[in-house]
Amino acid sequence: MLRHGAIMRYQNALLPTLKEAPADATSVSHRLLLRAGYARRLGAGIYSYLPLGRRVLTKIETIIRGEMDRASAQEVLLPVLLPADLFRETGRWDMFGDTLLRLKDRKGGDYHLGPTHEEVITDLVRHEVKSYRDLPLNLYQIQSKFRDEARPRGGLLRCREFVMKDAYSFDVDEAAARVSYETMRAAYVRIFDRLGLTYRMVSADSGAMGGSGSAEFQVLVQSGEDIIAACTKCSYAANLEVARSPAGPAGDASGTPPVEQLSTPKQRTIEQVSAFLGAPPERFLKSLVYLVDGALVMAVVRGDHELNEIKLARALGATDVHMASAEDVFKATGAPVGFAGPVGFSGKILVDREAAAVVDGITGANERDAHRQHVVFGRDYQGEIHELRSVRDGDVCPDCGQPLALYRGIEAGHIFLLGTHYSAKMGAQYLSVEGERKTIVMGCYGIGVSRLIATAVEQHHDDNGILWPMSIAPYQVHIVQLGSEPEVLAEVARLEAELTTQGIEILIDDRDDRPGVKFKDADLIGIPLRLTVGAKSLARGGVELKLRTETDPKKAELLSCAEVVGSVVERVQAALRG
RNA sequence: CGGGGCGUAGCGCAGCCUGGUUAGCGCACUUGACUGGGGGUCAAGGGGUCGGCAGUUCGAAUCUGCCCGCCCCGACCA
Repeated sequence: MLRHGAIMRYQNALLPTLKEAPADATSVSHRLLLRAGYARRLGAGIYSYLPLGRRVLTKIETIIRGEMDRASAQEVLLPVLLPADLFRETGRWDMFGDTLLRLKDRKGGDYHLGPTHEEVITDLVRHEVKSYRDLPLNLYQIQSKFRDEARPRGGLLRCREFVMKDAYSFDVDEAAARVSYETMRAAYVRIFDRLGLTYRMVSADSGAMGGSGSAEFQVLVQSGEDIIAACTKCSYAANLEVARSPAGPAGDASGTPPVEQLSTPKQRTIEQVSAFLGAPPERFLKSLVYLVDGALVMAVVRGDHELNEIKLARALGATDVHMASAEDVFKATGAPVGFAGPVGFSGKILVDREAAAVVDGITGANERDAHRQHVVFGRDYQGEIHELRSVRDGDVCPDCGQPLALYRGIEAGHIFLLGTHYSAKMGAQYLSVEGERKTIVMGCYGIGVSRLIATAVEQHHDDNGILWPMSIAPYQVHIVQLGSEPEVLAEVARLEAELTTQGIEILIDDRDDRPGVKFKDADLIGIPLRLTVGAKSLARGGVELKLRTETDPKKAELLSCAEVVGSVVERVQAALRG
């Protein structure tokens, strides 16, 4: 049984379009969502969803609910207003810092608005789950989250209040938890496929969430904040944070002459010294001084490579890693920035695998205006070898050896195997078959629902407006009614009745406005199919159908009144099947 | 949080430097006429605590101080 399709007549709608976007809106999605009347800003990172925006949000939520339910997850709704006790229990009351939106109640008690709900759900489960018979369990909710971001940006891309789907799995052991994780991974693939977005599932840094595994769902857009490396051949894809660089070939340094000092006045950068000496950047040992948890450390990568600070932090088991100041560099090396080198450096040295393989290196002499050549790892300097550099475009895939390509993306989903990080701290246990108390093993799974709206627009737009994928378009068909002749009104009424009976969702522009205005608004709003009904089209024998993806207005297709409903229904259904 | 910028009608802006009629322009809005297939034309209108407070001055959108808000770059981001 088909559900009756939703319908909105423009004359009754709150659908305020703008010719010009507010000057402070800079990202494409922000400008278009404001211009096309989907959202309005109330404060920094705080937005109202207008009717069209609410519909897109609902569409995305419906897809997510369908796939969550199919994966046997159950929907709950946890509170947003949270007493401080739970976050204190896991230490996150302090760890979250200023990002946590805190408030006090009338008695002076500490509260906060929920930024994520691991503690709350774990609290629920530790009270209600007693036995292995109660497991596995997967609970999810779709709800507003609050994070007092230092810098909200990009309109709906990064908000202080935003809609998130968060799911949490509870299992008897690691193996069972991995099954739950895989089930959710598959559900996420189905969700992102159905959303009509181009994305990659990438392995990522599990960061402070703890746990043993994590994958991000990155929607590929030029304006994305994240960089991911994806294989052009196989399925390998990873956030640049963790993308593995290839191991270089081992070199033979037996014929390398002894170290020799060179005068390089005022030549600081690799580029300058490389040009000055006529030596390629690959021969250089780029030596960077870092302050790691208060200690000075030197990191050495090849001159044509970039150091990856996350890899450096991981190699040292450190959390706080940043470049040393110019004064600290001088203190550590005895030379100004630009002349640091590992030879003779007294502090700890970490060397990238490929830098260690350089058989005839050039590096700073730890002396003003001087470099050294014929430097060899192991002979002239020592250090721990690690993988320290970032992957470059064109590097070979660590899995299959084919070239990697770099993309920009927006993180729209993230799944984690949490292990017992929260359940152990909070005492979420169950009684096993053997009657032993055991700690529940968890996973958590997020999707930025409101962020997805902006992400979809970032990926699907042209100069005239939005191009929604059918699955999340606020309506499927935009009927432009031109004129108010009786035969026009009659045809629009017929289309309205027959299309909605077939479950099609339609927006009817019944305003008494000029055609140009209506066409411009239709393009801006971005509904995938447009039907134009006017005296002219009827005189030519029917109704015009134009796809939003077709920018040439002349490419509209004339359909007879008899065939138009069938054709539209077929196209909508085909698009939804993907 | 560091750096930069902005705040004048719903939106986009001018005016400020060099203080002085009733604060102006375009779009949008209201009314009327003409018009009618890619943001029309003409006419007549309505809409402003010039972000706030304090100060200087005979007089402040304009000068000074403090505060608030917003945007961008960076740091941060479960």
